[in-house]
Amino acid sequence: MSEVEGDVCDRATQIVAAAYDLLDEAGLEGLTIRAVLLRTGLARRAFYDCFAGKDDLVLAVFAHTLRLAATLFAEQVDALPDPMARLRHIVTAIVLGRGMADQAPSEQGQRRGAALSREHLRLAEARPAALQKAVSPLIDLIARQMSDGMAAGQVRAAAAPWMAMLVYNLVSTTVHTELLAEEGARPDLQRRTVLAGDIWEFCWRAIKA
Amino acid sequence: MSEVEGDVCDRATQIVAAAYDLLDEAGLEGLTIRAVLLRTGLARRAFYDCFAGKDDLVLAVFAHTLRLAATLFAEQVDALPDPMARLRHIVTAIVLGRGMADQAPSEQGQRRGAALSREHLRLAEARPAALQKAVSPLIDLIARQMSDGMAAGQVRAAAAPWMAMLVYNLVSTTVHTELLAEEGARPDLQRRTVLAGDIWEFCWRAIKA
DNA sequence: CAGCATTGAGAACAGCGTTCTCGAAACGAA
DNA sequence: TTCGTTTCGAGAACGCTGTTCTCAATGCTG
Repeated sequence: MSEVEGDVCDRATQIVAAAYDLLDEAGLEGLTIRAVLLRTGLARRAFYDCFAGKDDLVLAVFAHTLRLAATLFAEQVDALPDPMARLRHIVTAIVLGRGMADQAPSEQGQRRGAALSREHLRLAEARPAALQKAVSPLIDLIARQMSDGMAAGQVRAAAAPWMAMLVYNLVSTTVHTELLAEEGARPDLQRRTVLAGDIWEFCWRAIKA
Repeated sequence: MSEVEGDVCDRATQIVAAAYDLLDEAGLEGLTIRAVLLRTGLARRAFYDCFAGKDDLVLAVFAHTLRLAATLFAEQVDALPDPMARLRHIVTAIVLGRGMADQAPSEQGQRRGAALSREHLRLAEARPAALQKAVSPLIDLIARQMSDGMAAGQVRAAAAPWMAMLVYNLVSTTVHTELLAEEGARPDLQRRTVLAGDIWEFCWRAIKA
């Protein structure tokens, strides 16, 4: 253990970071074990010492991304007055690609988000428990606002986690279907803004008291 | 051309049928070119004469399934009195797995539906136009009910195709996420029924006038 | 019948995720 | 120090995928 940097085994972190970048640069097709190893300089074996397989890696990226987004959103909505405004902010932010580590709604973040959305259903089938755990930070945040909204009489009484999942699924899949369907490469902020507005109106009507 | 059955080139149909069955039996993982060829007895080359690649095949299955479902739903809703009841019927039927060629909400149909949902985002990225065309029968049917509903004052004024897509995306992804997350193998009709009810309530509130 | 386009059977290729082998390096004990 | 053991990096290998290519058999046309 004479490495100049690195603790016990932050190779997992290192690998996740590489996967993160690869996803940004080339989407799901660009995320291969070999590419990750090439980028990190690690050996094949090191990877399988840290992760049980590719699914584990994708799950880790999933968890990392959503934990980050949830943390960011949680801070941002603190300033907002009521639960409904907070929900609105979260939904809008997801559509606009906020919540990514790097400031703007980058094309990269969009690619990663799309890739993760694409993996969502597969992982739901292959590793339901792990996926649920990975997504929970954001879902829980949304559910919490739902509950608060119910207490405040803004949101209709219903199962908060259930509605949170509905909203998250709707937003996640719709935004990526819509944005990727347009061959226009770069963000197009205006289009995204009306998209965010429309999606939010749909959700708002669905959940309001 | 001395085949006992078969017209000019219904091999495409034959291949799609085989793919259809494979999807039912083993999900996306079971759908491989080799398996299709084995099942149909066709040669490798015959496949690539009919389809440009695997994407084309999946797209064809997509189109076939949704065209069938749309036709079925269109007949079923004819008897219903108002647009909102028709929309309700369609949404509920999708969740319950009606609209499959074979009567009941079979586990097979669920597998195929899940597989197609999983491919949705990938095809949206890789072949947006073709996917749009494949999904259009069902989306259009929903959109038509939306328009009728607007004319009748039951549905809020908005872009009907847009809301139809939102509803379809929500229903499609949610039902499969939910159903596949539960490791319980067979249908569980009761659970599906409350699922259908909840999803419909969400959609109904989102679109009602 | 001769020539030619079509097509079936399957080998071959490139890529993937995953596993295995093997030799070098690192470490602890005598 | 020296030996034995353990760890681990480098990469070959395996089985699978989608796709392309080769080649000979087949059937149609002149």
